[in-house]
Amino acid sequence: MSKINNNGLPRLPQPNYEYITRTEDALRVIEKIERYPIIEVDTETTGLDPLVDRIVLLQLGTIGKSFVFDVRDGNVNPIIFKPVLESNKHLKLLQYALFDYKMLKANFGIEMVKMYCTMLAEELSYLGLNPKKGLQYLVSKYLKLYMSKDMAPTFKNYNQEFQEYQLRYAANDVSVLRDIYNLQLTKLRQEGLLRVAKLEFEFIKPLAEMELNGITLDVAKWRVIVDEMTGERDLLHKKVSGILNETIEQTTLFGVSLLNLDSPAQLVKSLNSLGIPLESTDVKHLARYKDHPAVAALLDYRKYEKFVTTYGEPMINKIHPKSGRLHTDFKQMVSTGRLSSSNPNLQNILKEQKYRSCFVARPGYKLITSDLSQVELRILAEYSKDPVFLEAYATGQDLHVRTACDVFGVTPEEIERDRKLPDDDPNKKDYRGKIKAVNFGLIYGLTKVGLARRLGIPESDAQDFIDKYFTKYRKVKEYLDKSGRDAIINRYTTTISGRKRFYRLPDPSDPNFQKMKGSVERAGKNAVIQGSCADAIKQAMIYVIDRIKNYDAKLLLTVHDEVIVEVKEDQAKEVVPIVSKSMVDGFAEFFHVVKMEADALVGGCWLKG
DNA sequence: AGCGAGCGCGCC
DNA sequence: AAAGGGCGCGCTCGCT
Repeated sequence: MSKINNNGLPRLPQPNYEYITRTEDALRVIEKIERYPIIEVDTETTGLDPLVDRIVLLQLGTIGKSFVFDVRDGNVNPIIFKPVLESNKHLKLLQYALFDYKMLKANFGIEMVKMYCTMLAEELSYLGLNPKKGLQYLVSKYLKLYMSKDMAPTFKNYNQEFQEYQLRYAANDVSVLRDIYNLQLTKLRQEGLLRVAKLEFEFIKPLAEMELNGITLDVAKWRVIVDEMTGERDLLHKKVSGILNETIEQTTLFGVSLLNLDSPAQLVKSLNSLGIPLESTDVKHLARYKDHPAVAALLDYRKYEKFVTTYGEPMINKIHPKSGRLHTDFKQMVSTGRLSSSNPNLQNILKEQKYRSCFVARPGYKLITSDLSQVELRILAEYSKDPVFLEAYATGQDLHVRTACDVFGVTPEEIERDRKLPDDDPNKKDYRGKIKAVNFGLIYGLTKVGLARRLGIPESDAQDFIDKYFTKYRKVKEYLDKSGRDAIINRYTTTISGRKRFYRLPDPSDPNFQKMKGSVERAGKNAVIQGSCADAIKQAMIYVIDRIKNYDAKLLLTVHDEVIVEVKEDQAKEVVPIVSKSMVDGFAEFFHVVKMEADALVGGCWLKG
């Protein structure tokens, strides 16, 4: 009898499975499984932390049957799965392969290869649209079956005797993967996503390595900064509240401030009554009144407060008790294809050397920091084929200097002379700053408003500047215009690897249509460049992992155009060129005209490029 | 008490 | 008239 649930879908049928607890039985099963080119894989664990939690069940599936192996101590010896899982002969299907990869690596030292992840495939097929990607959803979508989560069993207790409902649940997790795979594959092929899918599946390993490896925070050093900043923060808090409370009696009660400096709403009120006509308290607005002592102190306070609350102690609290290191969680792809990092976010660490110096190599090791040089502008050069851009990179010129010379009609020497003038010098033209704002803005979908705001000039001047720029670099303009147009026409953009990002746009009759259209055009221009950069660095990291495997070296971290590798001190010299070469090769895998350059710095800590 | 939108801000 | 791309996190504040 097939029960019907609320979704109107029949329940998943009972799985055909076998429960195996002895190594010799498992060996016989593996012999059979090995003949299949495609194997479904899953694990059940006591928790989600690969450094702490343990695998209790390993499930392998073939067509029509699931095998549930009890891999706890005293049952099946997990090492017997190493040859199959590390073999290139079989494709392994998994849902959220990253998790199982990390568990298998941390628990048993198994490094799975040739994986297909149903979750990543689903994300790739609908990138930008925030698709649902849980197994329950995929089963309902592709198998038209309802996978109940009501009775989701727990495997938290390592020493329990497993009940049938637990084993069935475990068996189901692999039994559904084949049909999902087949249907997803059709979609991936239709959308031209096979190449980027291969890239992402190969990238699972580097990503897992980074999350498992973690990075050392020099706590003593960090804490000195935190304490210093906290003290400073408190002083500034007093100072600001002092000024603001003096003028606003109502906010003071028995000398205790009732004004919350962290509340933008309260701040606006308070500052307004001081005669400062602000509607917003962000830095941009506040900066206009920085001559006022309260505003100056408030801006100062914000800096310290940001550090203390966002970085400070929270960073120390996230050090893993077992490894003593910080292990970030990466999302493998967000809308453009970039990674994101959380818990802690290690991709927004303050870039000043003082802070980065607290991220250190373990004793006896060094950190190699390598980044792709001006990767986004190089990508723009190759896509647009603008002769000046191409020539600048072919001959090793600084593109900022070259474009500044063209647009302002001055010599490189003049630009350099101007750059050295102090900011408040009335003769300073700030050629380099201005041109950088434009070059940088190109990547984000430059507008006159954005440029005017950034440079603090009237919008008409900004427009003139942009016009002048695009007269010089017609091909850049043509490329960017087309890129934006394509986003609107197709409702998607495509990166160099074939990665698509999809966009929703309302009906043209929608009152917000024009606004949304502009936003999609800008996002589209950026997504091709940003996403292609992600493609290149992911390929680079795949090379890094592969090429350093015979060294005492580990990939630790990436920040969009930068990678960090930890290497045994006496091997650093050898590994440095391997890392920078991998960066260059990752880019060259996709871009065949413009050359990449990658520097690599070595030190006891994270060095800024 | 907990959730989540909005603000503000760190990074590339 | 309004308008730069992509993230995550800590805070407030209103809602439930």
